[in-house]
Amino acid sequence: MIQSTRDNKKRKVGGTAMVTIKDVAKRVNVSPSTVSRVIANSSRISEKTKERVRRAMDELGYHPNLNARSLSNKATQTIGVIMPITAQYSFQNPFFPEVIRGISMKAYQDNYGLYLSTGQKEEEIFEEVKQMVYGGRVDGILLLYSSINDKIMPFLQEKNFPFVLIGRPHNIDENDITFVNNDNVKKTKTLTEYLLLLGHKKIGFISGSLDYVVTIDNLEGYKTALNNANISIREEYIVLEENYQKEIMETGQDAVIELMSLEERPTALVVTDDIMTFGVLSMLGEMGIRVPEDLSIVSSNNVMISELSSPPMTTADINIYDLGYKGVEYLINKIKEPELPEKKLIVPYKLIKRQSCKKI
Amino acid sequence: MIQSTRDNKKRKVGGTAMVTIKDVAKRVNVSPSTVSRVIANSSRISEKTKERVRRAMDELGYHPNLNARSLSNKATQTIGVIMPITAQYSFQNPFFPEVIRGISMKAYQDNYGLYLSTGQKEEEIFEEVKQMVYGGRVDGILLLYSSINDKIMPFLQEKNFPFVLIGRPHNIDENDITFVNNDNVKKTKTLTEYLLLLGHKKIGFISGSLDYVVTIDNLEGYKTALNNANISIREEYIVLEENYQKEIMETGQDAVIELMSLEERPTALVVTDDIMTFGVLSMLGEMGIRVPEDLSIVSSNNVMISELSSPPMTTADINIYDLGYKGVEYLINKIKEPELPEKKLIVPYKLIKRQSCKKI
DNA sequence: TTGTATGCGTTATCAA
DNA sequence: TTGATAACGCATACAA
Repeated sequence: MIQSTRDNKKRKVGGTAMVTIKDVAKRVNVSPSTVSRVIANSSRISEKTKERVRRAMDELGYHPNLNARSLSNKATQTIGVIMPITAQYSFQNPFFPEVIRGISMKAYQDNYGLYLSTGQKEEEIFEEVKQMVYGGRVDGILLLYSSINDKIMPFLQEKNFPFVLIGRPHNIDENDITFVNNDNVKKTKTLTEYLLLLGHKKIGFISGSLDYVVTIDNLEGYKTALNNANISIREEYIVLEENYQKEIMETGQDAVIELMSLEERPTALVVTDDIMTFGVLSMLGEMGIRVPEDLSIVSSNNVMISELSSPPMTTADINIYDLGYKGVEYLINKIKEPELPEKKLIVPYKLIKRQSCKKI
Repeated sequence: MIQSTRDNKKRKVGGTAMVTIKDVAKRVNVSPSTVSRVIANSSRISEKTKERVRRAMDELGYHPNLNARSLSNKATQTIGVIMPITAQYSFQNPFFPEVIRGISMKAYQDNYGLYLSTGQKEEEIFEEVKQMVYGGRVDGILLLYSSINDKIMPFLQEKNFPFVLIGRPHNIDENDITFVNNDNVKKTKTLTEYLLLLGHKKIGFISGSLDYVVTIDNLEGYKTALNNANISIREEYIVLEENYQKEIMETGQDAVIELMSLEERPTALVVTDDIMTFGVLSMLGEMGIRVPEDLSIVSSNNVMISELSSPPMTTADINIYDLGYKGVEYLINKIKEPELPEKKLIVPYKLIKRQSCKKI
């Protein structure tokens, strides 16, 4: 009885008690602190004892308890990754797997673990962030999206907790936060200008919700290009999806219906996401509208399967992987040197010309 | 000097010291243990003091330190999610985002966090698993893949550490582990039989590496269907991609070249992954081979964009989301009741007929 | 170069 | 119903 009670004190895996720093210490007849120093590879421990301790650790199968270490260190060596509110849907967008690929890579290289947000609503996610911060679960936070009225960034800022945004801040001075982003304004401007150059004047714009900063930027790029070309902007040519529930490709499909019902149909489309473009293409196919013969399309992101659309789509490669990789690089820097000034990085994009556009 | 030293003892966020259980205790003039009991909502604390303590927690802004709790509890309320070796590539496959969607959902509902593996090689991932287990980082592990010669499962089994496999075990008695899977043999058998029914006799098979159990099962289903139909199996009709480095759609493309170079071309193809099928379709398009007129194709997974291929592909919906959701459900059960017998769940699939097949 | 003592923030045991 | 105390496993300031 007493026995089993005492047993519960010790952490076990598979019935055998975990070996701690003390066990190792006893075995070599040194103090626990010495063992601790050996683990930290302190320069103030003789090579000889280091050797002895290390052998004992091997023999006993010692592995550090990370919770204990975190408690003492006030550091966890893990990064919190915050997915968008619409993760349930947008996770289907290859954008996120791809950022996470970049994130994983850099995190692994620098020996950081990844802790993922799981909430589905804005409020839920905010609670998770608070838990990560107050609970000491992570050393820093990587935000994978930037939306209007976001409460997370102000919170993190006020708490002075290390974080990096993938995207552009909104309602916050750019100099006050570290972020990694594309120049989406310029990107979409270029894309639109490309269409203009091909002789198109009636150009539609299909995108997601204006709650996302990226949408705001894309729209601005589109408008700027038209303005510069002295083409007046027609509100009916701009279709923005507000419904979070809708799958992203559905958005594309519905937008096409809207645009193609117009009396004066556009001859070209700027679509801000490749998956949306897949939806656009499929709907267009159903309607018997040929791309690029009847309608030209430029897209964005250059997700892996983008080249496989029919016709293969012209799109902007935004280097999603780099966004993630650099995001954690900057975050780790911030974690290690909290006092360093905020930095920003604009990751370049590249126009990938394929076969969804035609001269008019 | 001494001051700043002392300062470092206390965990801080944003310059202000974290409030601990002790601070709350002092404020209400109770002992820390009482506060702890209030947090656990122990029935042996009077409602009155509970109320007082709770108010103090609110006023002071108390949040539990999760590392301390984990240390004391020997539990972390987090699940380790192990991605495949080929994560860098396969992460691009919408399969993984979709399982993770299911995983996130259930984890959130049951208040578990997610800790992601980041390693890129078999050995790296194995090390991560050991760290998660020995380091006490997670309470259980969810394996997202099942491969031949895998060392992780035997390890977890030996350590008697809670884990659930999404997929089917190999070299391990099915009764000895808990897993969630599709009946891939039957699935591919059905798919092949569908082709057979349409009159096809020359049926090719395109898939990934036989290192993965899922490939083994798919291949068996294919062979069984042919055998039952008394059609002899031609080795040259079976194209398996062994190269991990290759993108999955590229695999599809290359396989097409191989198959279409054959003197006697197949009239139908069984492809085991929708993204691969995208590759197949694109290459076929380049070659001027029409689907389904010249060649019929069945696929598998029914990933979100599958309906957007041209032609829309006939595929098997394997309920990826459920795989993830049920996976963590079973895992949490195992964590909570380690002594319960192992369970297995076969998630149903469903044939989604679209337009990539034709009677011959 | 090493040991002692203490603290990190909780939970749990035992006593009151 | 509550409090004192020890313990979880590790790291570090200070002493030796």
